[in-house]
Amino acid sequence: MGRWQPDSQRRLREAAIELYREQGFEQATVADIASRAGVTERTFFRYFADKREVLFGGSEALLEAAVEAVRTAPDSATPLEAVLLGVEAAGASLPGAEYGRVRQSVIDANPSLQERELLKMASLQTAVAGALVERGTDVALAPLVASLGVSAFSVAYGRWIAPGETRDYPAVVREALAQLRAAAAG
Amino acid sequence: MGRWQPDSQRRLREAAIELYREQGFEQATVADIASRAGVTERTFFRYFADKREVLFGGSEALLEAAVEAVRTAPDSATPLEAVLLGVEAAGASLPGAEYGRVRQSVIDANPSLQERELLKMASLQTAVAGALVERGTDVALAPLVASLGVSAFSVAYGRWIAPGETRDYPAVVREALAQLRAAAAG
DNA sequence: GTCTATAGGGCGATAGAC
DNA sequence: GTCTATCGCCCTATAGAC
Repeated sequence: MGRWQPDSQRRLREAAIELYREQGFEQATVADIASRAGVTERTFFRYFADKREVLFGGSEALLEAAVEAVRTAPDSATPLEAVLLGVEAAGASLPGAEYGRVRQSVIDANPSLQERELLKMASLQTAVAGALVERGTDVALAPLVASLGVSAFSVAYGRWIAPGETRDYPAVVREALAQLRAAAAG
Repeated sequence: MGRWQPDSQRRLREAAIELYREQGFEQATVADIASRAGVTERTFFRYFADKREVLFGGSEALLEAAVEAVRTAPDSATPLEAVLLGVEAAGASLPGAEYGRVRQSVIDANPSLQERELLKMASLQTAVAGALVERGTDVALAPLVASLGVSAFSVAYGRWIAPGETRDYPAVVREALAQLRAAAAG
C-alpha cells in the first residue's frame, strides 16, 4: 500500500464517472480526473490502460464468474442450459441497477465507450465459447450458443436497469433467452 | 467530383492497409500513410474520421443494402426470413474474400480495430431492427431477431473468408443461420 | 495549411512501509 | 537494506481547432 491516501484506484473511478457525467466523456480530461482524485495523470495510467477502461472495472470478474458457472454446469445440462447458468452467474457480479443507469447513460452518450463495451461483450462471448468447448461442446457450435447467451445478457441488462423494472436479474435474463429462442424458432 | 479526390482516398486506403500489415496498426503513423499516398496528414483526416476508419470503407453501403432488403422483403416473410434476406444482401457489398483475409488479419491483431468492427456490427443490428419495426415487427422482438441475423452474418463472414472455403457467401450465411436456429432449439 | 491540446507511453527519482 | 506506489518530466502521434 502506498504512502499517500490508499484507494487511489477507487477515487479515480469515482472522479471519472462524476466528471464524465458532468462534462461529457470527451470534455473531461485525464488531468481533471487525476486532480479530483488527488493524484497525477501518470497514476491514472498506472491503474487504467486508457481513459475508457475506468468505466469497466469488474468486467474481468464478471467474465470469470460466467466461465466458472459454464465449466461447472452439470454434465446433464445442454450447451444452451450451461450458457444460461453462465449468464445468470455473470449477473451476480453486476453492480446495482442505480449505478448501472448512471454508467450506462455515460456510455450511451459516447461511441468510443460503446466500442469498449462491445469489446467486453465479445470477450465474454469468446470466453464462454471456450468454456463450452472444455465441457465437450462441438467447436463449431460453441460460438453460436455463446452468441445467444451474450445477446440474452445484453438485452436483459438493458431491461434490468430500465426505470420501473422490479424483477431480479436472473428472472429478466431467463425471459430474454426464452424470447430469443422463440424468435429463432420463427 | 474532381477526379483526383476519390483517387487520393483510394490511395490512402491502399497505403494504410499495406502499412498496417507490414508494421502493425500502432506502429504505422498517419504521416507514414499520407506520405505513401502522396498527400498530407490533413488530407487523410479529410477523408477518414480517424486512423481506424480507413479499414471500414463501404460499411455504410453494406448497412443500407441490408436495411433495404429487410424493408422490401415480401409481406409474407417472417421477421427471421426478412433478416436472412437482409444479411444475404449485405454479402453482395462485401469485397472479395482475398482482400477480406488480409484486412481481417490486420483487425484480429489489434483490439482497437476489433472495437471498431464491433461497433459497425452493432450499427447494423440497430438498423436492421429499425427496418423490422417499420415492416410491423414488434418493437421488443425486433432487436432479438436482428441480433440473430448479425450473429449469423459475423460467423458466416469468418467462415467465408477462411482458407479452403469454396461456397458462395449466401450459402454460408444460410448455413450459419440454420445452425444458430438449431442451437437455440437446444 | 498551421497550430495546439490531449492521450498515452518510457524511465528514473523518491518517499514511505516492511 | 528491499519493495512498491507515486511523481516528474521526457517524448510522440492523434485529432480537432483556428
